[in-house]
Amino acid sequence: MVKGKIAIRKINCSKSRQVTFFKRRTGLMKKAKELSILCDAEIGVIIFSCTGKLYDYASTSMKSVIERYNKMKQENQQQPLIATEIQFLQKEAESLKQQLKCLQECNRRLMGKELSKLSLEDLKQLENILEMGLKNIRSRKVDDVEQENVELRKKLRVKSGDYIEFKGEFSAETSWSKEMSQMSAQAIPDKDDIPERILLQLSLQPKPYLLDAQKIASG
Amino acid sequence: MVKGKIAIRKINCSKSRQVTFFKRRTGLMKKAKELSILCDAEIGVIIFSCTGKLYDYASTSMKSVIERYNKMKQENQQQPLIATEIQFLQKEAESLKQQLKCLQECNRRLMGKELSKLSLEDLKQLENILEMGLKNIRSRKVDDVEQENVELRKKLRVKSGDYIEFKGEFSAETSWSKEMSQMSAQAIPDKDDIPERILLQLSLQPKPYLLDAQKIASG
DNA sequence: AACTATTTATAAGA
DNA sequence: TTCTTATAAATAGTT
Repeated sequence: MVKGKIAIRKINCSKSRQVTFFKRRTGLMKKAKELSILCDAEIGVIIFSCTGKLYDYASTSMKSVIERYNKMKQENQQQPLIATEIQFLQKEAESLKQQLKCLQECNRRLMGKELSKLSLEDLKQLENILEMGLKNIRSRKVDDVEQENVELRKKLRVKSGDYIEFKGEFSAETSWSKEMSQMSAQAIPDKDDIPERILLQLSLQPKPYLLDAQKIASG
Repeated sequence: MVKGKIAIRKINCSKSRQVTFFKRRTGLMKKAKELSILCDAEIGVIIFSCTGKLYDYASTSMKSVIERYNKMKQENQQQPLIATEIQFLQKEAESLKQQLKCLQECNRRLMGKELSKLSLEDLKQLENILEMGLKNIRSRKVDDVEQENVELRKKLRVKSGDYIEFKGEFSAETSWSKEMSQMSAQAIPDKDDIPERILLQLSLQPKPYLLDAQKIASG
């Protein structure tokens, strides 16, 4: 064979394979770079030598190139997609954020805010929902008070038919209602530095309420 | 400049950029293939043209190349606890799900459901919130009706002082309130086949309401 | 898409 | 790896 030309097949001599690898790898990277500049293309080149060493070039960043590649491949496959774990999770997060946004909107409307886009019919529906809800809540409140009365009567050893009147004021401060408003108003966060605290406060420890039953019982 | 030599900078002429892109892309792919064969290397090349079209070559498969690349990059980062993209996204999704759960809980409570964990004080707060909300909604309803009256008076060429009485029933069917209930009740989904539809219906096109103003005007 | 004058890449040797 | 040199290969500008 004439000097300067070789057949394209694996070079057996390890030494010259190594030399050729260096020369051609360098050349390939150079060509890639030139092409990206000349033609304004986004290019990524990944090379693993036969010994496993990694060499790479990316005109932008490899992350960007690979993400763009995966995205495009996904689009071309109209099918259910061989989504990578990352793509799947990204879509999931996107979806969850949208759902959050919806729920926040619902929530604000349930609290009588952000009504401007609602038609009169919608307002009427909303009013009905709230009225029904209020009914439930009031009924629960009455149940609670009655149950409390039962407990108190027990403590006071009062016969069950007797009537006791309440005059106390309930404490107006609950962290729950405040948090709820914030929850509905806040922007959907990109980072995950929020929820546990709020979840805790929303999940509501049972608090002592009304009067202190012990005190009543003891005096 | 002598024929055959160009400066490595973006080719302005779109036509020659396109031609050069074709030639050099072909050349680059050929070089990549030759290198992989000669030196037994695993190679992947990804090229996006400036028009966004994808061209790629992989000596094995792009999936294999990218996976090997990611694996190696991960190993090289000695910091084992720097969250990978996947871990980050998993945490994000987890967080968003928790937030969704919270909001759903809020939502159900605002609709007078799932009250069992609430104390009497909480119930009172909730009642206040709903009453305030109802006030807003009713006030908006009145505004809407008054605005409608103004519009209708214009159509009828009635003097602005005159009074017109409404007797029509509003349609009781709105998809919005139904969807809202479903939204709050449904389990948090793992897949992403839900939100766009619901978002759309929650985002509410303004609907014609009350009576048809045209009809009134024309007869 | 094909041609051709040149530049560029690179195989072999050092 | 790096340099040198002969040669092959790539390609810019043109047809």
